[in-house]
Amino acid sequence: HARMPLRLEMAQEPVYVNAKQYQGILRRRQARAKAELEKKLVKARKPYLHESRHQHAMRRARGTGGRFAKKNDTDASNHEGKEKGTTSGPALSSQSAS
Amino acid sequence: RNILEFFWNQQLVEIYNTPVCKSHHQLPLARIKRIMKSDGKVKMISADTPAVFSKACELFILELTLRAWLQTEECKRRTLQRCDIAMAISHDDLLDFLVDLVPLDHHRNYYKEK
Amino acid sequence: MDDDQQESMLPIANVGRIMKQILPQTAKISKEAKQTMQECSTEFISFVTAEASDKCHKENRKTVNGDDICWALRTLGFDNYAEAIVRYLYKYREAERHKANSSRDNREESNYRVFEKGGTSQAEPS
DNA sequence: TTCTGAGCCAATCACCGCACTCGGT
DNA sequence: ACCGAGTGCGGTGATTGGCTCAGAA
Repeated sequence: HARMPLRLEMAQEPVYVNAKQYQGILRRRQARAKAELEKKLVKARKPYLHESRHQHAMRRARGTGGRFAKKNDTDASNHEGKEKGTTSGPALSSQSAS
Repeated sequence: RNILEFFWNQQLVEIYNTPVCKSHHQLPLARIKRIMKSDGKVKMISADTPAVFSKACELFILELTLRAWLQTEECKRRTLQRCDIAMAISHDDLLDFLVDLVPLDHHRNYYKEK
Repeated sequence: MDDDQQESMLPIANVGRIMKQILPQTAKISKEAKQTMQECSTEFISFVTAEASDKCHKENRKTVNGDDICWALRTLGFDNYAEAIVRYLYKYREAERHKANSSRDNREESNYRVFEKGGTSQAEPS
């Protein structure tokens, strides 16, 4: 029931928070401020996390609809194009119905 | 509300009925430990703590997602969005500790990554 | 210096999978919502850990244990979590005692063990 | 109505779990 | 004695993008 006025970072109007968490929120605030200062951390999200995994995804074989396809070995030598659906996915209707 | 009461009863029963060894950890314990260690004041961590946090975190994600989904339904949408989570946070003082991380942003969102 | 924020958070795929578990299976989740939940769950760990760590420091203890986490959860108002976790802790410790006992027995007996298919199924009703 | 953006697929490799040693209590 | 940090070594699931149409707008 008890609430505490908390000075919000960019507002002059305080927001009232759970009194049980008030001290913890303050503790975490200064902990994050310290971490951000000494680690020079910016809050930007990279488009991808690892260069190697990005390259891997880019060079992978894809079926119809841009999906990743099974590593069907590069059919260079073997004869007979006898497959159920070639490199395409098995079914055409994939996205679920309503 | 009562849907949340049902949720917690469900989780209690599930913990009670889950066979002791058959705990599939949904979250990597090493990562949880790293997050805890990122606080400089934390020195040593007992072996059971990451496992306990794995379960607690799982429950936290489930509950917050469920609360956010109630907002999604209220807006008659089928896709859970960031604003649903922000609304859920503002509606329960248990989630006040997230006020800095997820501002309600009732205003136009000018902060977007690309 | 190149410490990235994302690598010190829970993996987003795991967070997204957990989120899907309570939603109707037709539901969709935006990328922003997954990222936000990733940040929130990571903050949850840090928030509770800080409270538990503070208590340990006041009591001159170096090691944060499961009971400290339960205490911190209660202190911060997460009573539902504390109740669930205390049960989980009990089961966890009981399981670990059994594991320690069986491994000790194995070593002492130094006899042949029968390899059984499947997992260890020594479950006992509560 | 217009048109943005989430689900879908699975192969690599960063990282998780586990066994071990060492040092502290 | 016991218990956790640190290290190294396999094994493995999280990471990842192009296309399509739910569904946000």
